[in-house]
Amino acid sequence: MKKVKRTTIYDIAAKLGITASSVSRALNNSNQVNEKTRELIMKTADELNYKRNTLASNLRKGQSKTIGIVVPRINQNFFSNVIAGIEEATYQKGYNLIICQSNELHDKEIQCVNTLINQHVDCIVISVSADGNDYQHLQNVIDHGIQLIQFDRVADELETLKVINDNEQASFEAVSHLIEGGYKRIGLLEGPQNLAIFKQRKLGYLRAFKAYNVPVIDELIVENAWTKELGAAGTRKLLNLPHPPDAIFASTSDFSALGVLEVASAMGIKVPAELGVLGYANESFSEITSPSITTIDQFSFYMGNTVANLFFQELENTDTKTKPKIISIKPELIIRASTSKNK
Amino acid sequence: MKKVKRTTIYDIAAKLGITASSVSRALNNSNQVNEKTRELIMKTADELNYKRNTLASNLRKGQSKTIGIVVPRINQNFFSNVIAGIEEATYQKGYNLIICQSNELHDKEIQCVNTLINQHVDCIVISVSADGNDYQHLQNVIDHGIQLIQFDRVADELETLKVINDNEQASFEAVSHLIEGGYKRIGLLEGPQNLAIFKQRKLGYLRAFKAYNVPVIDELIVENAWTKELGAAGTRKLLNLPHPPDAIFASTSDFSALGVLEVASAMGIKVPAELGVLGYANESFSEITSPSITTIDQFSFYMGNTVANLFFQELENTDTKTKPKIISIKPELIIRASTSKNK
DNA sequence: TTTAAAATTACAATCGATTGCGTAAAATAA
DNA sequence: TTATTTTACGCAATCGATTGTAATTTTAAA
Repeated sequence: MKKVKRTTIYDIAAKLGITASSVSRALNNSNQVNEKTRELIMKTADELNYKRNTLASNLRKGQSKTIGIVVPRINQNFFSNVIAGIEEATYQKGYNLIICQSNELHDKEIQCVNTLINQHVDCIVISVSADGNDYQHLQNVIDHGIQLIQFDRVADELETLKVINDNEQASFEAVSHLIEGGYKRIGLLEGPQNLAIFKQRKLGYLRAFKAYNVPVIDELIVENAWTKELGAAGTRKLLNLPHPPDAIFASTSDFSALGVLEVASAMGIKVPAELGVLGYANESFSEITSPSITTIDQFSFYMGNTVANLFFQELENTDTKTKPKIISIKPELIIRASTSKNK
Repeated sequence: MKKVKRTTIYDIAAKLGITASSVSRALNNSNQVNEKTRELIMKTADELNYKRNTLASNLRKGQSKTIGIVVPRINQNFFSNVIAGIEEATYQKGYNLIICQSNELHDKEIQCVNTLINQHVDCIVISVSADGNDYQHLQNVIDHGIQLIQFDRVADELETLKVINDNEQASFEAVSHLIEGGYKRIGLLEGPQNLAIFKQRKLGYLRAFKAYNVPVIDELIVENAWTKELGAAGTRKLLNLPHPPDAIFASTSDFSALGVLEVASAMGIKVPAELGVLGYANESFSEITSPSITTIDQFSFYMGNTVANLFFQELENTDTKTKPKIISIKPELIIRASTSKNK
């Protein structure tokens, strides 16, 4: 690739016999420059195919108009939707997105965050990885005066802006739906309890039992079943119990619920008649499985939007000290075939 | 958010009573600095929580170690996988990704590209939007000395690096599979023909007919059926013909194929016995529909990897003029239940 | 011990855009 | 016409890191 000399404001200035400051002012719509000169500058800039060097501009201005995003996986439906939501809201305000993925690895997450600090981003939006529970790198973000917004998977102990789902309530409603539907022995496939979201979902599950005065059966709770394979394994274990469950809440994801369906099908157990199945996240496939899976929609795109708006809101907020704001989005139970016992 | 003064190399230099140049060199592992001073500098940098200002560094060096990506939609499986593939390969070399989405709109695509040029990215990776066929903005990228790599949906007329799928061959093999499976009247749901990928898929379809000496029946070809809804509509039209097809190749996507399945189911037509169905892209849901959908895998993650490697390869290539290189990835036919007529 | 060579470090310019301050020129008021 | 206010533009410093060149110190050779 050959090196190309790009036109700068000096080139424009030289061509017109004026100073770069005037060019800069014209380009920034300052009213300190004569209308005629401005037009001339604009025309010349266009002729010379001038493009502002954002690096230089940002360096001088001490801001980058860039938002950094760190997610466990870019190519996971939930996250890519959140990103799309952020993108929609920030693009029109002239912000750029730098996206990193942590691959669920704590070390890579730290690396990502550091890179973003180096880049002088104006804000870092993060959903922490499952691995690790040391948050020094996030504290560091704050110390560098960079706005930090956590979403979905958040480190509770850090006082930052947060956008979360009300997992507890969603889980409560989901399990209530199962109980009201006539299911008696409801199993739970739970996720890593070091992540608050999974802890909350379990709490919702427990609260539903209490609300309906149904005793909790500990042997129906399976730890760490957050992939399709682990979900399937957990299901096999549950269904082979002397007293197997008549419903399973795959609280980790629809993928896990898919594992439940497959095992049930392999064992000749009918869903939803003999076994109710409930997932989480409303993945696109959940409505086309047979039977379709009752699940919980997290409004991921809207969540991204909310994150972006929160950032802009705080930007205008000139208070010396911003108090940590937490926005909770209420997920929605999507009732489908997999939990319709009585049909 | 309070303004924070970040430590610079000058702060480190001042504290140690040396010059910023030495600090810079130490930080960049230059061998022009004494081992003891280096250690001292490193220690102090750490103590002061120093983070390099990438903006300043890049401005000075005239490169940004950043790659810009423009895709129609971030939250589409294929694209987010390609991005993940690019990310994997570039991250370890210290590159950052700036991601934009064009939303399939030509104007927004132009805006995105211009933003990336402003950002002085080292490379722009793009899959063009369906809308529009003017590529001045891409020519502009080249004129600015920025490496341009097109993937999947490419503007043929522009001589750039390209990473594409061999759509024609994949399509040929897919249709051959149908013919060999005993299907006689194979319908085609085609995409917008201004995109080369869809044109190629149609060519593959036609070539298969020629290869097996089967006459092409024009009325079985439906234009512009590239969403689930349009696919369903096209299917309805096809199945209501006096002589309906006994197989449908949804060449645009699995979503379209899903539309086919639904219409067939609604009309009581059995898949695959009475109607073979073939999709494209190997979306995650395609293996869990009933019946599961025979489709074509595009190796999207690998494609992203390839794009990244191509970039690095060209980076080392010091030839004055790089010739346009085209890498074609051979997609793979994934045979599933929806095309097994004889079972 | 002297001198040449090598290793360190300092100095200063540079990347491109922005902006406070000062001044010349133009517009307005007296 | 002169005084005063606006308006428009120039000058020069600045953002933080990098790097060619010069100066200094250290090391090695004579």
